[in-house]
Amino acid sequence: MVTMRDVAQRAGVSIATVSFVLNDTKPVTPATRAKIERAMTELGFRRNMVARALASRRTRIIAMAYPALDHRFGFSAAEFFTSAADAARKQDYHLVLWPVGNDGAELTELVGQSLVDGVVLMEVQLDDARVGILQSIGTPFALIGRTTTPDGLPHVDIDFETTVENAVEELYGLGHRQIVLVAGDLSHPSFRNYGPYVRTEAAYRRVAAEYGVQIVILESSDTTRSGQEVAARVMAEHPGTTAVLVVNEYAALGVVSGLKKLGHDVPREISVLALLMSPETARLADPELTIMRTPGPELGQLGTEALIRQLEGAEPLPPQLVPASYQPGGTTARPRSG
Amino acid sequence: MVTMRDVAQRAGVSIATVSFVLNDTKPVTPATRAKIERAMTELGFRRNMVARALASRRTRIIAMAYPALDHRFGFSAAEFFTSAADAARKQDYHLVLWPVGNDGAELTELVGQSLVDGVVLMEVQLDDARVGILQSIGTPFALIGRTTTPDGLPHVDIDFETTVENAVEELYGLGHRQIVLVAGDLSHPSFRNYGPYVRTEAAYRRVAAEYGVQIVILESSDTTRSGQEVAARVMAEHPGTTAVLVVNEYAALGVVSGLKKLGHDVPREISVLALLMSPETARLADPELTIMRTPGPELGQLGTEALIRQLEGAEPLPPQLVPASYQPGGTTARPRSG
DNA sequence: CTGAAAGCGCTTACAG
DNA sequence: CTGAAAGCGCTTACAG
Repeated sequence: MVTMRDVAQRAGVSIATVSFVLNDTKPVTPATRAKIERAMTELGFRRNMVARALASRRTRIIAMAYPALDHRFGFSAAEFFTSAADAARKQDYHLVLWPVGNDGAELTELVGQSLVDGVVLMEVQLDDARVGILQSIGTPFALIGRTTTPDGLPHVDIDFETTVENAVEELYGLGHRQIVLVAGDLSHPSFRNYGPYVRTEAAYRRVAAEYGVQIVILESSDTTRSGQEVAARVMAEHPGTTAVLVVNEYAALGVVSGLKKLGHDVPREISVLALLMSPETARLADPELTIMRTPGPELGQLGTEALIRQLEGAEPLPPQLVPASYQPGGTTARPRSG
Repeated sequence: MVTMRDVAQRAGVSIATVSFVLNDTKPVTPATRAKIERAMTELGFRRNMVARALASRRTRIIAMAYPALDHRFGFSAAEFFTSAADAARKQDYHLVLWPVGNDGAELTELVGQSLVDGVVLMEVQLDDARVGILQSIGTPFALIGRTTTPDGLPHVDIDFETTVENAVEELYGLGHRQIVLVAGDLSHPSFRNYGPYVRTEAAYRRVAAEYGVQIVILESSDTTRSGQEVAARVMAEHPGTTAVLVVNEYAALGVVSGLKKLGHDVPREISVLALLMSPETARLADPELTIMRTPGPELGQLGTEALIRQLEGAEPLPPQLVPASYQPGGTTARPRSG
């Protein structure tokens, strides 16, 4: 292994000076710099990250803590993760993925190893034990999602309010007046505190009232089967329905296939709009789903940047709420009698 | 931060002895051990992984290099990754994900940082530049997938031969005699060298010949749309077909929906069997797909273990080929005129 | 602008 | 079985 000592020797300088040009941390004469840079390329020097970490007390590694909920790690999680990894790489950081429990025990253990400079918390619960733990340990962190009272905590999240508003506006604009919400399964104990479910439902209630649309909410877990079942219930219990908003991705696929199976024409007879979905998933439906596209890439990047800014002592990024963006597909249209 | 020095002082021993009990690397009197352990818990000591890494020249971090192909990072990749992360954690290693290019340039750069002890290579191409690079650098690695001549390289992969054999046997046993293969898009430049596509096609040719089944191969890229299109072609060009084997996951979903759309009854009129699929994806089809389940979790684990064994200097794991396992669903049945 | 030296928190021969 | 000491490859005051 070629070390800084080798480089320094070859360039005829001290290792301190090598370090200065490497990190651009002190002014160095162009001539000296050139000598050192030549020595580095000639020797094929690559700086040892571990030694740097130990000396500087900064590993330049950050962790993304992903709770192993009942939730699958699918397209959406992958989007968050890969965009976060990219953002980290661009700033010369590494990202490690920590699939840890929600109670924070494993997280404490891992953070204690002093391996990472900070943590990006995914799937933050409204009341999340991990937040208090990181605060008490003093580990820098950023949230993707937010607790009930996120003020003062660096966080980014989906702007559920705006997303639902825009979704309802879109459907209302098409002429729909009976717009049902297929919400997440808030009655399931694991999800009682799940922000996206809680917030989309609340937003729907508010926006529906505002538009004078009757509030009809059915729950569905995030499976195609459950979506199919709820589709049947929608048509049986609320026959006047002309449009359905669906929170869960795979439930939305099921709602579409379920409606078709029952002989309903999507979108001519009934429109389906997915509230939080990735384009990849949208393409699995036939017709391709009209969606509010989950801003996974944006949030992964913003969350990572928020954390890195803290680590670098830069101006903190203000909390950001990013709405899902409307992406037209084939499952929405004017209602027949609109 | 509580260091080994603090522990040693409190226990009245040297830091060497603390290290010995911590790593269980030399015999220590029960009494001494007890003193040290008490001191550690009293002080809340956690060993600093970075210092350990520098001193021991082993970081206990391994990387999973995932090439950013045209491929998406979906369920399957997630399965590989999370099972690998779990396997690593169980052996007290960390796993980092490196989304790197296929040419090996970024990989070289990252490996040069001495951050990881070894690399698990995902999506290995039949002729993969990364393999030669890692060999020349001398970084330990394990392959998930394999090159054309993987002998001597530690690797694990899907047993495509057995998978296709079992799939054909299953269909043949049901009475099918006209079994079409919807292969991957080998004609696409990116995938000419893609092992799973090449190997499944070769295996189908061999097995079909063996069973006296006419060899019919159509290509499809891994999208639902492409699957739908190919379904139409199958029925138009090979009307006697009673069963379809599909290599690509999302193409398989498209084949099912495409057939239904054309008015064909799945499985009564035609059976569909997905050759490499995750159960999550299977559930998205209606009826749920009959699949050969991709052994993602097994391979992620085995690949990681193969690497860790090398790192620990243990008996190397022999290369392992794991077949996809048959998982019944609703898309296969006896042919009508069987 | 450059260098000598201490130190980051561990591991590991070596000696006893 | 235990300890004193060197060393892993860097960074960073401190001095000049």
